[in-house]
Amino acid sequence: MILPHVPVRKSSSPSRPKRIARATLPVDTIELSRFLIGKLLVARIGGARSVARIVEVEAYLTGDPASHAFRGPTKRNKVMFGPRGHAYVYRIYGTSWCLNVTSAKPGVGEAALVRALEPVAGIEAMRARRPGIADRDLLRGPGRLCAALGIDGSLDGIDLCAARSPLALFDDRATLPIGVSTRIGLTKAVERKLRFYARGSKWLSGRVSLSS
DNA sequence: TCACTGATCGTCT
DNA sequence: GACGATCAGTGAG
Repeated sequence: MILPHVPVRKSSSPSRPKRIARATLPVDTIELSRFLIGKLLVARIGGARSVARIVEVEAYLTGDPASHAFRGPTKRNKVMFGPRGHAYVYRIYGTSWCLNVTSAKPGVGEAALVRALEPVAGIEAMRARRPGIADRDLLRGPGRLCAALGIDGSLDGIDLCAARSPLALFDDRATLPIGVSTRIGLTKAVERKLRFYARGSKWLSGRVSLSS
């Protein structure tokens, strides 16, 4: 089946997707959030391999009252204070899991929340995990994408840059036009424009008007 | 497409 | 005991 997707501009010398080395990840959380747009997330979970392109990310910074790290390290958020390039996975509202990519220097609690993905490969496994859900809704929303890829709390703290990691970041040198907006679902710091998304993508979460 | 609401449970105060 | 970086279902426009 052919899936609709955003026009992707490849570089003049396209290459095989390459694992992203930690050294190439921006330390700054806003820079990292922009960097992640267009990158590939490869999940090898439960015997299934799924690949999806990151199209929507939110930044959570130091001194940000909306961030889990605002009040300092706790048992739940300790991964946010570790080295960058790791997965911070937590449960929200008792029903959903959310995936973050940690950023900044060790000791600084910052991260980028992955809010939406575009399916690239292994969509059959995603459909199997979310029977009855329309393809467009499989990866639209932080809780939905975790459910479709099989991400749960057992992956909290794993290294997204390590070889043989069940969840890893890859770069196929695609570049997407990036839009900026306010974040979604918050009750604090709602005015800060820290949501970054692939302009024109059909796979974004939130209201359509937010991404126009 | 948007607004509203209930479900659900781990975390933190 | 209150709250929450969500989701699914429903109804209105």
